[in-house]
Amino acid sequence: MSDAELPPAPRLPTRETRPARSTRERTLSRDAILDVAMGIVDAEGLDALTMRSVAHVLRTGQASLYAYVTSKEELIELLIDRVIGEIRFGGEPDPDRWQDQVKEAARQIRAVYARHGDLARASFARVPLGENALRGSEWIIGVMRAGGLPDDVVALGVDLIALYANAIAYEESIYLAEGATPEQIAAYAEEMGRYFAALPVDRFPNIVAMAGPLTAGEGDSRFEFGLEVLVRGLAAMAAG
Amino acid sequence: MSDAELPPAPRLPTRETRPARSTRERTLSRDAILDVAMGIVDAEGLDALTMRSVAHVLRTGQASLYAYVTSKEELIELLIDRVIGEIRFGGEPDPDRWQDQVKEAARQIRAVYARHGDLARASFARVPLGENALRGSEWIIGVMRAGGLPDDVVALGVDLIALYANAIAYEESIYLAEGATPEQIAAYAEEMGRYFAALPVDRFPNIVAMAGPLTAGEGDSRFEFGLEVLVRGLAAMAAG
DNA sequence: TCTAACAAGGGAACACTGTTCCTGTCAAGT
DNA sequence: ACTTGACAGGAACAGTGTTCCCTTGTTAGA
Repeated sequence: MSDAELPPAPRLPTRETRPARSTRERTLSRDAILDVAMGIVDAEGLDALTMRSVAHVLRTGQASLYAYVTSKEELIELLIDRVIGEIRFGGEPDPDRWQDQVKEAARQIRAVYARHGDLARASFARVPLGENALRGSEWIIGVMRAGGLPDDVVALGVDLIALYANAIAYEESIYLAEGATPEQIAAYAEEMGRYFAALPVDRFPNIVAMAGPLTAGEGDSRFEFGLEVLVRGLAAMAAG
Repeated sequence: MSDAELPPAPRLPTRETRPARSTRERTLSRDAILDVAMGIVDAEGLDALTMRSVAHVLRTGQASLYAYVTSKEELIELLIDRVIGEIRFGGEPDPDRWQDQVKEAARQIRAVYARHGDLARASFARVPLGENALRGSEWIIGVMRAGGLPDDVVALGVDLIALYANAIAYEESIYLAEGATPEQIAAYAEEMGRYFAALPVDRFPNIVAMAGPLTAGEGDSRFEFGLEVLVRGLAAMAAG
């Protein structure tokens, strides 16, 4: 679409709807829809989230959902902010521990997405501007500033950390959410290792030599490594 | 899908198909399909890439495409490897310049995706194991090893750099590929700045204070900042 | 009390997707 | 000259998000 405009203004949604028809018992609401949608994503993944599947669980037709949610796009955005809202950011910013606190925030982002299927892959495409996302940014920025990082480093740094946590969550969600057990993932890594080792040595000498290390680290250590790199890099940037 | 297995073995595809029917002029082939598909992605974006749209340009039916490509999934993978193949990696690894060389590789990845609509968003979900991707990995690993980084740092580092370049390319492709002009993006950033500045100061003191820096940097400087952070962080990891 | 207005609910249809079935067709091999 | 077999592609299938528009329960007004 070439006439697509960038989103006009970030709204904090407040639309309220009263139940009208129902002889009680049947109360459709935005929250009910979100609950069901979240359940579907958790249990079956993002691909299973269709307007039909949501409507079916609520024993209604798809059309009814559009009274509470303007599009599937909006529904997903609401889900994302809800998930971000689950994050519990630590206490007061501590100038001596900004590195640990930043890491902890990133860990929380990763963890919270890990609990919700492959929702992370949807979050990646959207700039999270919901209430909860703002709260999170506010906290991380506070931590970095308290740590004495210059404002321009903080501005780009918070963006970078968020990008990293999201990207990792996205990548990991691809395998995890669609039925791949940890065993399968380990087996896949092993197979990759053998594949690398078996490549033609003359063309891929380094990959062959590194077949081991390349397929060694599992998820956690990989994530922590990147975190450490980022934090050390940010510290170096602050130093000049 | 819970019975979905991880991809079995990474194949370097070599299926060859000879033209049979044609009275010349009408020669369907895998390459012709890829050319057309690439053209569609470049011009109209990934969403416009449909088996129907490809078939239409080739003046044929969708079904015919499946003789050369087993699925749309495979078609996209082939496109991605083709794009990665456009990257020209620099010359010999230079021990004194590994940081610059790694940066340059990342820049190339970003640049090449920027030339091809929002294809980056598809690449993100897949582990690129095509011939060309391997060549790229081989080169970057060589550079890092020549630079004296320990093997475990190299292994995770190359992964991290690739993740970063891909993630940035993905993010940027979202806006760029769907008709948003640089002016619109700048306008959007400005609007964001005003939005941040107008937030309630008591709840978001840091965001309000940082409204300027947060929405300041445009694409290039943002990308370069992250690159610098990563490279410095990797250097620090190597130091211990 | 009866009625009119309203708004939520939802069935059905629309336009689209990726994929497969199955028949027609043409070029080469015998 | 005739069979063979791979390519081509129309049509159909099972999905998707979204919209149209009629039904129906509730409420306000006469």
